[in-house]
Parts: sequence; structure tokens; C-alpha cells
Amino acid sequence: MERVFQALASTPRRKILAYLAHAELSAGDIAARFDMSKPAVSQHLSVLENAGLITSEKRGQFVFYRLLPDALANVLNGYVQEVCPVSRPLKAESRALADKREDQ
Amino acid sequence: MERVFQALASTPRRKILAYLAHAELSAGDIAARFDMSKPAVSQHLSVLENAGLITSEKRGQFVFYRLLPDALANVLNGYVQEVCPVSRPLKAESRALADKREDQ
DNA sequence: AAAGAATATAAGTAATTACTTAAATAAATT
DNA sequence: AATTTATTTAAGTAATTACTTATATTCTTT
Repeated sequence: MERVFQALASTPRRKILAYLAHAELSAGDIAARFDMSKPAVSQHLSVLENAGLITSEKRGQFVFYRLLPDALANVLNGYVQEVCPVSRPLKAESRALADKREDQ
Repeated sequence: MERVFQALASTPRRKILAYLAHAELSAGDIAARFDMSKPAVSQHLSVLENAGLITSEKRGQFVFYRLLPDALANVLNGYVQEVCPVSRPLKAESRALADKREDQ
């Protein structure tokens, strides 16, 4: 959890996650969307990967990154439910909804 | 949002939020639970307050802090729904649940 | 009014983080 | 086999963050 929150505490990294929400992208595709060097983006990617939020796969010359959406949802939902009393009663019900959806 | 995620990227600050989930506490009560100086805890408290996650009220000699649970829930839920495709279909329904609950 | 208690602010330092450019590695192309 | 392309690793630096102790402020008690 520590690593997830640390990973999320950066605007460029949250932006990377938003890009990956819609599509798998190569390291270069991602770097092209930022006004910073490729090594800097590469470091952000490894922070996100070490936090378990994304995963990478090398195909030929490219390294493709994609989101691991469950990791993000689990940590954030889990945390908000632990800390916000109001959200606790919703926990069981929202999990039921999610489980139902996964079956489909 | 920037400030919220930055505030959450610290174990002592997440611990403070957890303490405040159960009760309102004075700055001293909180500081007593940590192995660090009172000014250090005071700074963590102001980071949390600037992020809009907690609020403070001076009563006599003491300053009491309490959680603003909606701020946390809104930012984290909002973010997870934006980034995690799977969670999107749940958005409307979970909001409906939350609204219903607020009416009570 | 003086002393004590609770808290915050100020100032300084150590540790961490976010970049940079340069060099290394690995795959594709000529 | 040499060159180009995609990416990462390495090394260094600037900026930020997380503490510390000392001082200031505000309230309470004597």
C-alpha cells in the first residue's frame, strides 16, 4: 500500500495511469506525451510497476505497458473503506455488485 | 487532488487519518501516538488540513482535529472510477447507494 | 501578573525524489 | 556485420520533504 500511495503522489504518474486506462502503450508512446526526457518517463514507469499498478511486456524492440486495474481499485477502495466510517456500510454491497459483474 | 494524493503518500499521515476515523482528537493526543516530535506531527496535520482531509477547531487551550470523510471518499472513488475501466459501470449505482444513505 | 501547558512557527539539516545527460543493451534494418 | 531505433541503467545535481531544536503565541491556573 505504501508503494501505491507513493506512486500516486505524482501528477505525471497519475497521467500515465490515465493513458493506460484506455489502451496498452509502448514506453515510447507514453514518453511522447510528456515534456520530459525518456529516462525520466522510464523511471516513472518503474515506480508504477514496482507498486504493482502496471505491468510490462517486451515484444520485439518495444516494451508495452498496461494497467492492472484491480490493484488500483483494491488499494483505494480498501483504504477508503477503512478510514471513512460512512463508506463502511457500502462495502458489502459494492463488493456484491463487483462480484456479479465479474461473473458476466 | 494533487494535495490529497501527496498527503496520503506518507505512512504517519495515513495513520493519523486512521486515528481520526474513530474519534476527534487533540494535536497532543495525536502526537502522543507517534515516536516523533510534536512540531513534526503538527506539520503532518497541516499537510492533511491543507489537503482538505481534516479540519481543526480550537477549544480553549486545545486544538481538536477531525476527519472530513467525504473529501477522502470523493477523491479516491472519483479517481479510481476515472482510471479503472471495470469500476465505471459501478459508478452510478454506488452513487445511488451513497445518496440513499445520506438521506437517512 | 507570573508560571505552566498546548500548540504552532521558524530556521536549519539530512534524506529523498525528480530530473538531467551519457552510456549500455537489445532488437530491427541495411 | 554495421547502423539505427527503442529502452533502460548509471551517475550526478537540483529541488523537495521530513525531520530536529529553539522560539513564539495563546490559553489556563495560581
